[in-house]
Amino acid sequence: MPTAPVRVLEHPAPEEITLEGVLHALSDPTRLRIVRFLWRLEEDEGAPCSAIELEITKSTTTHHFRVLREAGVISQVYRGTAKMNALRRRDLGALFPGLLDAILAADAARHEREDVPARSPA
Amino acid sequence: MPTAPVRVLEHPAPEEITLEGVLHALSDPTRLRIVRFLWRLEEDEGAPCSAIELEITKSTTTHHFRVLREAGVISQVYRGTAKMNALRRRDLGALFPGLLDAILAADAARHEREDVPARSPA
DNA sequence: ACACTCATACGATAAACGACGTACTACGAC
DNA sequence: GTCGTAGTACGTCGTTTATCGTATGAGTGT
Repeated sequence: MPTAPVRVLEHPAPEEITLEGVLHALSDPTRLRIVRFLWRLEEDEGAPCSAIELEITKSTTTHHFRVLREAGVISQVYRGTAKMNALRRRDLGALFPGLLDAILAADAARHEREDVPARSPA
Repeated sequence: MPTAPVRVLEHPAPEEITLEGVLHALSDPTRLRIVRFLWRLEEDEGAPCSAIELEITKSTTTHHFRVLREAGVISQVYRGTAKMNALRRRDLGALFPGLLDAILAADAARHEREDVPARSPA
């Protein structure tokens, strides 16, 4: 077998992760949705790409997951035929403490405002 | 003078500010630098565009300030011949609590790591 | 071997972006 | 008025981006 295809994905080391890169990765609605989904999972738990329903084609989905991985936001490992995706909580937390929490809390608050049209308090 | 040019800039209302828009606006190094500069000023204090030294031309500077304004990150008001820029702390704080702080804290931490090359701890 | 599923690779395309230069407007000072 | 300064508008150029379609590979089950 000539140079067997490496089934290990390239991930940026923590010191290669940039704030701008992370912000850019999260500035796309589709990617923010992916991250929001992964955020709800348990620590170190992962999900295959197909676990998230997106109104885009598979190739575009692959593209977005790749952007997230190359920005250092998620990790991807092959597990059988699927590829498990997980947030890099530990690395991001060490590099940018509170950043992910603030962004996803802001995102959650936004969705509350939008999803619940006009619920008067009590 | 037919239809005098309006010297008031358009700003998005708070409900028009999107998280993605803010993240995208902050995902550019130049714009992040601008925001970092404005962040150090006092509450509601502003600075003209020319107060920040950037290695780009004036037209590009105008472009970046406009992106920040249209994303709802800064406010711009004419004051004589200059245009004062200020962070929209209140609006952003109400919409996305802690977001700006987390981003700028992350940015500050990053700069500390980079600016101090190899200071061994004690 | 075969089919099926999950995901990738490659190529194309249209849109957005960052940077620039030049020409212009608005304001204040002289 | 004239001049300088601060910033805008517009057009351009090259790069990146988001999307797609089609073809392909890697793994699992029959």
